[in-house]
Amino acid sequence: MPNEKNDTKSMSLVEGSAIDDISIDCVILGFNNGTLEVLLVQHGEGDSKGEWGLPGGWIKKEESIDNAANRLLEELTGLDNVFLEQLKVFGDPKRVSFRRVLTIGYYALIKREDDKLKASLVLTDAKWFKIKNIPDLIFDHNEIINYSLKHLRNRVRQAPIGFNLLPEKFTLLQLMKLYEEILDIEMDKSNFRRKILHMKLLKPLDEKQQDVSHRAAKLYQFDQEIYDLLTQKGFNFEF
Amino acid sequence: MPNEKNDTKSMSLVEGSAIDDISIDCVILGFNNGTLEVLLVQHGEGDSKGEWGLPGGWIKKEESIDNAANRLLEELTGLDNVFLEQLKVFGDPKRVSFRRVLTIGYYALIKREDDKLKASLVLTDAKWFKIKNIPDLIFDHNEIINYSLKHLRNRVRQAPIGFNLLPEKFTLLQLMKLYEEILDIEMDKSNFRRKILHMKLLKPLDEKQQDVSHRAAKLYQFDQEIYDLLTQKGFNFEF
DNA sequence: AACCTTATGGTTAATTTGACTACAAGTATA
DNA sequence: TATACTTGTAGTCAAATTAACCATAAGGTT
Repeated sequence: MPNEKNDTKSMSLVEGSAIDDISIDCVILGFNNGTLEVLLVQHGEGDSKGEWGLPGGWIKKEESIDNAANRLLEELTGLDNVFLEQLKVFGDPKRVSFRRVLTIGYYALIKREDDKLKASLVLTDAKWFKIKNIPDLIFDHNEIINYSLKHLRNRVRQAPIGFNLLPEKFTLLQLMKLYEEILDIEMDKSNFRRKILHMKLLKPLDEKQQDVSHRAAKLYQFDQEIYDLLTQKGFNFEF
Repeated sequence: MPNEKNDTKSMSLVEGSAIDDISIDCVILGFNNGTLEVLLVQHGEGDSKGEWGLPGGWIKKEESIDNAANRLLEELTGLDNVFLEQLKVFGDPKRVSFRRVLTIGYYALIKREDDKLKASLVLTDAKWFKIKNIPDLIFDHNEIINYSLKHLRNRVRQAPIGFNLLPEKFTLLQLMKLYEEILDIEMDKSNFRRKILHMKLLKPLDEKQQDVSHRAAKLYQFDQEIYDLLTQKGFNFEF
């Protein structure tokens, strides 16, 4: 809140911030078949009818913006308890024509194989697009996606959030492939394995992969409790 | 921008996002005498008159939010071309009473010894507060400051932005003390020196400290051009 | 001259990294 | 059944990096 000393006392919307409206847009990311994908929806009204864009919506009177983002995400995907973080506000005056609309960007990391998700998506016209093959979107939505990817690449090195894109139980190679895809680099199987196991962050399970046409790999699980314990002791996730 | 298919067609402010107003608040950080400080101002009107808070203001119709933040910063400090980045939006419904006001948080890193700054500040009632000694502020401004510090601690490890808090010419020990203060850790002089010099990021000058009561240290300068060249070649700043 | 304080340059062992090699455990195919 | 093929898992080794030191230099102060 500004120091109003030098300003008009109690500002109405029009005189004050000169913003017509503020929305929320969410970059929903999933990992499928070794590629990162984003969930887009078709715009329903106005000039841009039929064009693709990020799913989004409006903030209600009594809810926090984080709650609003969570609600919108659940309305579309049927999922709750999802990894969801705010990116920032996008506020170019020309991002929407005729009106001054800001949007708060969020990004979510979700598990593609969730049944609730699948059930929810058949009801809508939402569609997954490969990250490397995204069409021209409405407004500044391409910019928002690009920003979210840049942000993700930083974040994934500093905090164990990649797991949110994988099934509950995963192999080390799946995890590595995820990192390779997000960071757009190649890694060494053996060295990756050594590094991640050395962190003692993953819970090894007594299970193996099923139905693969080669030697089945051991399954691991990310355990938030283990992570919290480690960080309390001063452990710092870094990749 | 939301997909409006399931929503009211053209939303007015009240029916749409239900947000009364949106402001900008800026965490201005400086480094003085080995301690990190933040610049606060006294609130002028209303219930919270006399209480301290972050400097802030409103966005104008035709300017981008980054421009708005820069303008507000210059109005207060007289400085332009300052390191200034958006943090995120703070949007708790109860952060301001009676009205629903969001605020976009920014943080700036500035050089305390700048003459323009000094001249500007004598005209206002702004005051520097040590980071470890900040009073209760209006609204959620303590939260915004805490967030900015957490953010800074991450950012300063990944990008060479610390220099923005130091004079143009500085010694390696000054730089180390800055890192120690920001990250709240102790470092080894010798190892720090080796690491930072090894990056070949700093331009060694033919000058030394003046007026110190001990052996004068060599002065260095951060050179954006060198940095850009290095990053082009794939160099990645990490601390 | 003796004594501070900080600057600067090294040493060394421990740890981490990157590039590889080798072999194990399965499936698929001949 | 034998062989090839694919992926999993373990280990080696040299190079690079880090952490913890030590030593000396270069000024000022007493």
